[in-house]
Amino acid sequence: MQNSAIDEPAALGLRERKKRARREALIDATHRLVAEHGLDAVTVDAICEEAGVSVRTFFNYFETKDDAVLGHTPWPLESAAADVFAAGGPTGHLMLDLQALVSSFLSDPPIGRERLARAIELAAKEPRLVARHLAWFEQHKGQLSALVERRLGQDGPHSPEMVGAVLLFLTHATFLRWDAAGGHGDADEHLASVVSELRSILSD
Amino acid sequence: MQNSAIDEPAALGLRERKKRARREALIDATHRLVAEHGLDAVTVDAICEEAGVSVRTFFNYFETKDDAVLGHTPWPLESAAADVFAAGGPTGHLMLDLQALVSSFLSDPPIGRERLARAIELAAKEPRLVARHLAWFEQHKGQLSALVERRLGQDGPHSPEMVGAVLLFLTHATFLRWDAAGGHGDADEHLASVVSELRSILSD
DNA sequence: CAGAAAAGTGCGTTCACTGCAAAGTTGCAG
DNA sequence: CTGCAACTTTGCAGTGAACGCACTTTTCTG
Repeated sequence: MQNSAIDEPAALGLRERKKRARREALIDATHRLVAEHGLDAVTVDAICEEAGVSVRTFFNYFETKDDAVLGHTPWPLESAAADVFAAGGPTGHLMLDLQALVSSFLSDPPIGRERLARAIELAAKEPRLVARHLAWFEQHKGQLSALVERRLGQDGPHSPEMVGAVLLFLTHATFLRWDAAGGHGDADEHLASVVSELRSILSD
Repeated sequence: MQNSAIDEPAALGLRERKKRARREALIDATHRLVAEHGLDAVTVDAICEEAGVSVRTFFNYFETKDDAVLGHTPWPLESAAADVFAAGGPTGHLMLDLQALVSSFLSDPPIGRERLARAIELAAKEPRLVARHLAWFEQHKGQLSALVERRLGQDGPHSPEMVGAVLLFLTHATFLRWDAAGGHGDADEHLASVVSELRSILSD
């Protein structure tokens, strides 16, 4: 409502800008209240009052209350990076390209860094949120497997599902490690350390 | 109510036997109805009527409706196998012992094979159930990490969380593969194939 | 068989979430 | 700048999950 102009280049219409501002306002309101009272003590009604929006509208933006904390948004899987991966790039080595893909996911988060950090902080205290986050991941596993299959075909040595699962695992583990490190630094380093630790465990 | 005598050696009291019979009756009733009408079209009321039990009782057995489909029960983590693992056994090689542990989980399912198979079958059609199952896994991740830490200490080369995550991954992946194979055969073979495929992906 | 412990049940309540149709906004063409 | 089409927001009424509580029934123990 107030300073949305500094966020977006205004290349988008008023409608779209308002929509985003509202989504963010709802996420912020949810974060404020949940941080203060805890997830279960906060009703959707309260969130909507805080954000100045009707309850019905809330559910036009998020499927569940938990999603508002996590800022869940449709998965940006139609990215350029995904196409590159499907086409066999960027390096041609499966494992390296998987890492590039994970890296692209992590470097382009669906909500801003600070909001993301706050969401993780809250999730650490509310196990249900972690579960929901995982469930959201899982929902897109099909798409992920399909992406992998676009690259490998279904007759290769690896099953697309397994590769997809690895992709998910790496993304999640790196994500956690990045957060454990205080949310600083590049996701890539953490990813590399996750991969090497995984290798080391498997060959022990 | 009817043939519970053949299931249990009656070493347990009547109370315990009835409890188990009821839990199973509830799971079966849920399976029947959900298979026929779909998860969302089945109310807890309907399940309870089918099973001849009050709604309030239903929620004494399961936290949520979804849990009744999945037959979720407290995690049997206090098993002998867990203790052996924590003590550094059975072989002393981390990866082999992890596999032994996964194997012990899988060979001692919390509900009977047929019920389990039916649960998976339903879960394949109802994404929410997969999500819930994962969430349930996740809930026990802390315990799992603690178990790993009992064995490794917190100053080893591997973080207990990562090893715990691997444990979860293997269990889940093997589980799916076992089911994909029609629920036949030994879990161990599937586990071995999962591990080897994982290694192969990581070193590609 | 009596009293303790545990399990089952009925009732009332809260609250997440949905469908629908009316009212308000924004985009666009003339 | 006007009016229509497309999109959004909102109120309302309803469904159903899940929980707390007090009460009855069942099982266990001595």
